[in-house]
Amino acid sequence: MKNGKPSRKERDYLRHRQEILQAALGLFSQRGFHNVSMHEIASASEFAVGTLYKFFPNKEDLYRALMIDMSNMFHSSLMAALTTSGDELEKIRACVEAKIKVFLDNLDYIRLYLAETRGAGFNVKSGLDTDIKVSYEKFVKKLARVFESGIKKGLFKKFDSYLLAVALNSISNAFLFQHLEYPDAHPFDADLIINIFFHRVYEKREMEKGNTKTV
Amino acid sequence: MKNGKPSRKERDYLRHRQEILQAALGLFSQRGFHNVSMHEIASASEFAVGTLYKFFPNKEDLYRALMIDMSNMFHSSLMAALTTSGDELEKIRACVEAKIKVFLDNLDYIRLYLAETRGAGFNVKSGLDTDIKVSYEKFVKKLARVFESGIKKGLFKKFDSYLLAVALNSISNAFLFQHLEYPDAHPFDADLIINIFFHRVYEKREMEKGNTKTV
DNA sequence: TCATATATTGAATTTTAATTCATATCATGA
DNA sequence: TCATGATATGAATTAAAATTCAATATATGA
Repeated sequence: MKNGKPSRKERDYLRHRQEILQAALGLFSQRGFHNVSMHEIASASEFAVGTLYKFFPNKEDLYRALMIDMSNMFHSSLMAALTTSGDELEKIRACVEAKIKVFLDNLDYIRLYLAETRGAGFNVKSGLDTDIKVSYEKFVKKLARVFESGIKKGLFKKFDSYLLAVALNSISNAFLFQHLEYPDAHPFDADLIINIFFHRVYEKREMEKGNTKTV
Repeated sequence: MKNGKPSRKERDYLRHRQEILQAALGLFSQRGFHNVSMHEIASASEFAVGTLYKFFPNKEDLYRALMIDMSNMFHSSLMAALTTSGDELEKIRACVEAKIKVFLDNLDYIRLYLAETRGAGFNVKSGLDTDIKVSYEKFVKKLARVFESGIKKGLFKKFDSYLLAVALNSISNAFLFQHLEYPDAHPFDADLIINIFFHRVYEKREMEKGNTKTV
């Protein structure tokens, strides 16, 4: 490395590592941690089994590395979106949009990611749940703070801000998962999520519209 | 069996089977299918490994039996709740209440159930996802029909009724899961879920209240 | 070109857990 | 009480994968 640019060797190393992770991702996301063998990962990545062990000390660590990469990618996108300029509703909209985008761009990741964040995360003995859940928690809390400040401004109704964050998250995850399983069945987008979620939670808009009858 | 009452033998058999399933449930729900061995299930249930194989042809089938039991129990509760007399909102409220109750009464089940319905369900090679997801689908569709009829009556806003069902479900699951992980952090109940979800989706109530300022 | 270091290989080993089955125990009723 | 069939047992077997490591190939630079 020599402080500046990485050497060719280093680039190769990193690229190979990445190739292994990509191959593993494809397999894991299709069949899950326990139904994929190191030999399969080896042949999918066009390395020998032994080589995998030069990059990762064992299968769990390989999986963990994969999940942590992904988790970082996801969360930096979402966190960034929450820092968008604009009022609370705009931040939240940006966040939902970012999530949809990053999900659709990384379909393979999603099953695994959802399995680890929404489900029980039984795959890896320890550490992973912790790591990923911690950063997931951070995100939810940041989202909750946005709700909180929206509530203070009288923009949103007074619900527990953390639960609002959980709720919004769960709806968008559910729709995205739905889309993942049955891509053509029920089209959705950020607006739909925002509409279902906010109409009536978003107090200001209520007031602007007054009591227009919509039946 | 002799058509009427089951013999003692049969009762014993069923009881033993149930004991095995209970022991397995405790372990699976804590560590997941792949991190629990038949020997552990054997000693937890106070039988020998060989005996387990008298009751279930193999580990997968044991798990499958467990999950199908649970799934039936859950779904019969929820389906029943949706058949409550009353208008659409009442049916839905009854359903959310039933879900909370059945979840809280079966905490062990939940992790597994959520893992199979919400997550990716990588545990069992085939069959299970199908079975459980099919009955989950049936439930969601029934819930969707309730939304649909509420929409027709002008009781709810015009959103895709299936997605509304998915959304409501995902919120209640998320809150319940939250509760499961951190029991004391954020108390919730059916009312809260209904409120977050319906205020503004539930058009009628809006009209009743008019444009009362709530800020 | 050659010596040395570095990276890759995959057959062999080890580990782990599922499954089997000959043997032992128990319950029933003749 | 004993014979018989039904149940239960757990050591032994088998199967599947993870992991190791001596041997091989490849790259580097003197």
